[in-house]
Amino acid sequence: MADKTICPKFESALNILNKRWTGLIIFQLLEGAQRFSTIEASIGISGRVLSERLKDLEKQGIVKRHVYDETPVRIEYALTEKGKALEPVLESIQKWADGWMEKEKQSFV
Amino acid sequence: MADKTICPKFESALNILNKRWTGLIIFQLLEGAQRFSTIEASIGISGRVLSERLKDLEKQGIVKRHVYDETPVRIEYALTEKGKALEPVLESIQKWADGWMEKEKQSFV
DNA sequence: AATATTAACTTACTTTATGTAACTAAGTAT
DNA sequence: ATACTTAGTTACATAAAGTAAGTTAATATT
Repeated sequence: MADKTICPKFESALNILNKRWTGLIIFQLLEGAQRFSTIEASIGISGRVLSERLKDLEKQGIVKRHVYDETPVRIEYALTEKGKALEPVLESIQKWADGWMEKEKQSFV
Repeated sequence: MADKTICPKFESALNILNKRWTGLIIFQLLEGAQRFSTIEASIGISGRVLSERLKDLEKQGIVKRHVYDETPVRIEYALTEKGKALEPVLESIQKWADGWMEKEKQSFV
């Protein structure tokens, strides 16, 4: 219901980062490959949604899933090149946050 | 339930951009002040949520609301300095999208 | 005078997304 | 045979977003 003149690639990109938790997941993985439970604990996401997000990100070619047949099984998630290419985006967010976010805790109600 | 070592400002910033529609609203306003119905139509957001988002963004000091007492009343929403400072963020997303998003329509199911 | 128009919302209700907690599967170790 | 560990999945509850109709205020039209 709109004659959007917005670049569809841009919109798609926003639709990825838009989703809750996606930014933090990628931020974590920028430090290197990590396993499910580590990501889960470090950003406080629920397993249900993390599972969902990782599948989405894999489908988008942003994350790659590696299975190590140890015992118990070890599975690591790592950024692809496409995923690593998001680092400047997160950096620019960090820069903005440093410059403009106050320290007072606001809860965005 | 996590010992997050993540910068709280960064997290707060992500929590803003994380929310559905926020990125597109700011993108629209980067072109200049716009009224409610214009934003609504241009990005395809529902009035209910747009109203909610604009209030949030105003509370965050990212958007300013200007009332022009014409008839019918004209109200314009414009970015503050803090809001305009998000331009590099959106630019970096655009850059990533140009370099890495395929044209095939994927629906992120 | 009564009705209609317009912008900017709001309200009530439905659908979708996320949170919570318990459960499953595979591969050992006890 | 039972227990332990990781990586999930399932069923159910709550929160967020979508939809469509209604509200308010200031005219403009009939």
